[in-house]
Amino acid sequence: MAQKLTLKKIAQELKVSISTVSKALRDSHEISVETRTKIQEYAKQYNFKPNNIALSLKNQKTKKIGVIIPEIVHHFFATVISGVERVANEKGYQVIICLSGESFDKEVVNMDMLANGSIDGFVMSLSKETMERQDFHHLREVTNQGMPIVMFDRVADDIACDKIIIDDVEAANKATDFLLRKNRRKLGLISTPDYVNVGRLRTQGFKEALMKRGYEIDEKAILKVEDIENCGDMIKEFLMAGNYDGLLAVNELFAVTASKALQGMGKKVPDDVAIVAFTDGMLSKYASPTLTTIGQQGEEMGGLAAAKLIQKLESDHQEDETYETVIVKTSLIERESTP
Amino acid sequence: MAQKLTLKKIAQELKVSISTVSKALRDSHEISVETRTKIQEYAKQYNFKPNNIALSLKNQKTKKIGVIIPEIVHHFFATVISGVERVANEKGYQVIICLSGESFDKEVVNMDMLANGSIDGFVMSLSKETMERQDFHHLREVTNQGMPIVMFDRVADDIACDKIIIDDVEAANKATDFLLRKNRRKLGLISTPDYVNVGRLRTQGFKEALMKRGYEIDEKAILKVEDIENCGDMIKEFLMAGNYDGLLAVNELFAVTASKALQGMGKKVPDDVAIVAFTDGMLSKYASPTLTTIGQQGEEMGGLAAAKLIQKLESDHQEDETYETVIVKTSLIERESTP
DNA sequence: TAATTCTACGAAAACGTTTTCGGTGTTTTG
DNA sequence: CAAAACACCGAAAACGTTTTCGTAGAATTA
Repeated sequence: MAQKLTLKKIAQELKVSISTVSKALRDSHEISVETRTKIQEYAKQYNFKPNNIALSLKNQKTKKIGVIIPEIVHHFFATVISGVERVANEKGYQVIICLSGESFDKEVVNMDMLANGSIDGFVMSLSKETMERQDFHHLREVTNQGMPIVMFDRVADDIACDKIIIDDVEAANKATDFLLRKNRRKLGLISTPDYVNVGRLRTQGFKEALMKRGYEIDEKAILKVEDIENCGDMIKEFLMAGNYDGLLAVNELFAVTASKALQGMGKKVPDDVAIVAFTDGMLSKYASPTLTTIGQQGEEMGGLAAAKLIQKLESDHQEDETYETVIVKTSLIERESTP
Repeated sequence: MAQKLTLKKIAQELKVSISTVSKALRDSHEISVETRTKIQEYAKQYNFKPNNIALSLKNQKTKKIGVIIPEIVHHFFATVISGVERVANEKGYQVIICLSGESFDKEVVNMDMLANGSIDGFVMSLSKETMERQDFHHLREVTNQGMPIVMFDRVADDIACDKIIIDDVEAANKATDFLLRKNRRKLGLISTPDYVNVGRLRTQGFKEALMKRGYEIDEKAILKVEDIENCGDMIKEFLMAGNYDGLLAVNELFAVTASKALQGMGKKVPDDVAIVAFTDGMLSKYASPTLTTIGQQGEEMGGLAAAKLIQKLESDHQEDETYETVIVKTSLIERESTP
């Protein structure tokens, strides 16, 4: 129960001043070698470590970065965190995580809490509700105070900050093209509502690929799943209605749900229906059949976001009021769900 | 770029003292109604929020809890975090997450960093390496300083702290019994090395169930997978060697890998081989066939751990030097992998 | 009117650091 | 031998709060 050691206690114990202790521990030549070693040995023996809070207050920086994401039980977000954490730790930063749970209010509250001195900057991905409302006042408030934000994946276009995204349009384009090259002609898309920007962009890419090749776009071949919890019935219905031979899904959950539904309907994947999914997670690797996916590079995005933020934090502030949008390359990983 | 507002700036602006501002904002009757409202209105207009770091230093508490886990890209740990975060937020706490990456050194470094004032207490699950070494000096150091720890899942028996676990022995026992009741007689177990306590305990439960019914234990029917990265070959080999009609796996990854291997060998799940897995995650729900599992209640464990820790933090300290081990009930969730 | 109580506010300490500045006493320089 | 340089250390400010205590003047009481 030995209470935490402080400079003051060491000073009292060794009958010197606090400043002497501080200087000695930082190996200042202002202090005689004798006193220095005496103090250093004492500190080592009793395992002195300077108090982080005091340092934060003094230095006006916390060496912590705040991460706000919608959920952590999504593999993609978990990989992002993993990347953020890795880079942050390398550079001596720690990571505070808050979950918005896809709720606007919780996002605002969490940002407010963290912004009051707890962290030096944000890495974040917006909640669905925030995207739907298009209300970004909390982001503005933070940037106005000079606190940097790096957004990833679900970003707000008109907020001045660095962004890390994948080229969703292009990726969906490539994936669709891939299906067409496999001689699939009746393609279906399982997406999210348009206010989720990745859903919108991937839908756009899907359409562009079809148009480029001169195919007509059938809006009925595009399903927008609102409620992810019980998407099963919607997807089944959708698949019954159209006789697709190729499917693109904006996440692996939709894809595997569709795959199982199809197999339940007596169709073969990939022989009857080929499937490509976004998000290369656990499900894609272990579903039956395994899924061809577009890797979202969560780890890489997280790492880039953290690196960008820390660079901003450690540059001599504000003189580089220039913001960058990094587009992470995606790659198509072929597995069993495509021929 | 309006710099962060402080009490001092408000005081200067309104030509009063800092203490007056502080008191006014806390609605002290020491300050005249007139001055009070003037200050409050000013603070509201310019959106004043007290600096967390300063408060932490003053109050000697941070209202933050540190979570150290091996990985975040494991569904179980992600659910635990989710639970911790939920309860913590409800009680006005924030969550700092550090990943040990299954490394002892990283676990120690992270704990040291967090313990120096950054947080009020720990929620953690040990890294594999720590379990293997049985070196817990970093935990002792922390508890000696009076900082509480709540451990979950992978715990160290001889550290004095609260623990949240599931009864692994009993759960494995039940699962094995379940397979036996389904008339499976040649059972195999896919586990981890014994230094991972959950692996050891589940193995024990498996054996006990067999012995209770008078079956012999064939050590060759127990596979201990060391390297999770490429467990595929080991599992396949194991399955070829023994002609099992029932399998228990200590996590869903092993289970789904085994399931796929079996199907590759022309065997039917569950008709030829029934499978039960620990960890009720994504894979179990979406594999083909879906897996019968023992739910590990990650959310619940996380929530309990956070609640316990906060209770300890807010009780009038140290007088209750009594530690509790909570055993969370598990439940068997029947799906397609068992008849 | 004198003594007392209130009202309303400010000064200062405290939390644990780092750092600037100043001040001893000793040694070197001219 | 006086002046300058140096070695060594402590006081104090600063970071942003909260809180205890002190106190001036006004209002109340006796």
